[in-house]
Amino acid sequence: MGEAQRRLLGYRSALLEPPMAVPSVSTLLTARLVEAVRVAGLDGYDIAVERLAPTSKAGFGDYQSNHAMRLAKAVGQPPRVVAERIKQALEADEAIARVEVAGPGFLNLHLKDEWLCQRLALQCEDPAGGVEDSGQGRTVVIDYSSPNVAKRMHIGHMRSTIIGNALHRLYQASGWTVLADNHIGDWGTQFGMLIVAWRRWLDPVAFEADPVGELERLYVAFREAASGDAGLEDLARQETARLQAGDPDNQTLWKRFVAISMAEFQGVYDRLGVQFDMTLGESFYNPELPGVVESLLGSGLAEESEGAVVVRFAEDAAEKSVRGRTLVIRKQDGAFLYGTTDLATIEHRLASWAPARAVYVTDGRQQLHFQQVFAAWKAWRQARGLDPQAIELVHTWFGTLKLPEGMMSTRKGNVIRLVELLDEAVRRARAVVDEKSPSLDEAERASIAEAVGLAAVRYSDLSQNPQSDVIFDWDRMLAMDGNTAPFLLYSYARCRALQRKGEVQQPGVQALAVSHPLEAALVRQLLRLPDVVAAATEGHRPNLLCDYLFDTAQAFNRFYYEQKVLQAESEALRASRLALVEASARVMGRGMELLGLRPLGRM
RNA sequence: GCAGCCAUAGCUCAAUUGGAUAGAGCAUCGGACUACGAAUCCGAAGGUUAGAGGUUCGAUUCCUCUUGGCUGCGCCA
Repeated sequence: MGEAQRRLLGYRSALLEPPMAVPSVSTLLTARLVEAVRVAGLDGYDIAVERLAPTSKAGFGDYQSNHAMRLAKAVGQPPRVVAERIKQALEADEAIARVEVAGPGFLNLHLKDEWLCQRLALQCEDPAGGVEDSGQGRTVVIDYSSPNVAKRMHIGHMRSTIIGNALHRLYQASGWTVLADNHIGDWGTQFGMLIVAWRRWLDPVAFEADPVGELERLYVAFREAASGDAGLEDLARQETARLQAGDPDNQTLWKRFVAISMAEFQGVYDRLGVQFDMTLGESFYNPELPGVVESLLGSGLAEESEGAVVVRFAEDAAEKSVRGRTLVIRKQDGAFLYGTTDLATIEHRLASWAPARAVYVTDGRQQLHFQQVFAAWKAWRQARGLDPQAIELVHTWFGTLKLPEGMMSTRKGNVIRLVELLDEAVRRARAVVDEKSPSLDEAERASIAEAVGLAAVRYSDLSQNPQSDVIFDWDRMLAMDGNTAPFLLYSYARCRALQRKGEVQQPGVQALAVSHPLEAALVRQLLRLPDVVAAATEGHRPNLLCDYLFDTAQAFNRFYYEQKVLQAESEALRASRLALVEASARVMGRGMELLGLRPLGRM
């Protein structure tokens, strides 16, 4: 079966099966294109039917197809002739006002306003907001945030937390069963150091005031002391070994460190609206690690080398970046590494939940590591006679966040704490709220500032391509003008303000109609939400949704500026424009929620 | 040395993954409020998409090379 037919069947079944209550405009039009190609007698060629997309320019109609140009060579006819044949078969459609063949063979579809308004009403009344549930029946594990115990979260943890959480929300919206796992760093040699430092240098008063801050200070103090005293390192190793052997005193201390740290993390998560389904840190997998190494040794994939156990990748390995490299899974001293843990983690996830996919949201510097782990795991599965494709492993990495002076380092102490960043954001938002909305009472202004400030931080991170590096800059991170979260929030609040002022009891979208080009543009823009969410989810790119929401807010503001809503020229116009306001609010509100921004009725 | 990522307006970034005349924000300049919220809107100016080849109807996007930058590469995570 060719790709075209596969896709064709996919679209057809998608239209017939009940779970997808409201197909998007592009889904409907693509299905109609497939049908038109068939009617025109042009099917049967093994050419993928590309999804119809909005045109790049308003003058080219509403949606365009480039299919004729792809088909031309296979058919052996000029693209414009092919386009004409498809056009004939397409024009009878109830949704389509007219079709134009343009340029080398573009099919430009002009759609009927009435039909689009009907689609928008259906989209808005759909509980899912018209977002197609393409993940229905599938489970995805999303591994994100993953801070280290005994350290306060700094801005280096921000991207994984914010991007990971946006992906979490996007996957849920697309119908996936999502299991969010916070794979915290709660195990390893640093605990021996901390235990030594705790017993020697703990400042109980400082600990009382800021527990995790004191743990951090102890860690730094240890590093400093150890640089002039090799004996300390040995001591730390002994304590780590004791901890791992189950020594009760060390276990108690370790558990305390973990609990204290989790409480601190939770404060940040609560503010950011981040929730995990589970927090299975490195320590959780500890009992499995000897078995992992034994199994890899037994299957011949791992070997001993210089006292350690390593997996070597062949020079002709399928994954180019892994060729000739080695992954150490047990150190000379018998300790395991995080690669070992990652292998055990995949096994555990597969055995427990059988997810179709696992997504790791980390810094791009870990690319090689994950490629090695994934390759090793697949080889290991194969060696055991198991399906190496049982789970789709995806490392969705993001660019490094750097300070202008260079890399951040806990050891050097040049970190900006996440809490500081959030507080500063709220402070700056508060100044703007006080200036713009002095009439609101103190409590409401505080609440608005919290939402606006946090939204600004979040949006500044989400609104660019995740994979580009970021140089940290206060003013940029906390900007409140232009393409920022406050602009989106403001646009949404305007909708709600109109409804308050108009005393609209139950805002609805049934009266939707178009009476002006700006309204036509807004309706079309609002209808794109489902496709954008799908693209942002599959591409792991929340910035696509940010771009879309910014465009949507601009389209709304243009409409708002130009058209009277409450004082419309007639009752019918007032009703249709109020419906358009409600539709805008629903689309913008839903989009913001998918990014983790809390829409405000007033600001 | 090997591998990965990147180079687009003065600055920060987009470009529906190969589509039509490369778009936004900020900054600059010029306009629009006795107000359905100006945290807004309209306009101007700003480009050889690092460079050179190639693939094809069509390239910012794919391939090769060059230049320049970031990152990673056996016992940290």
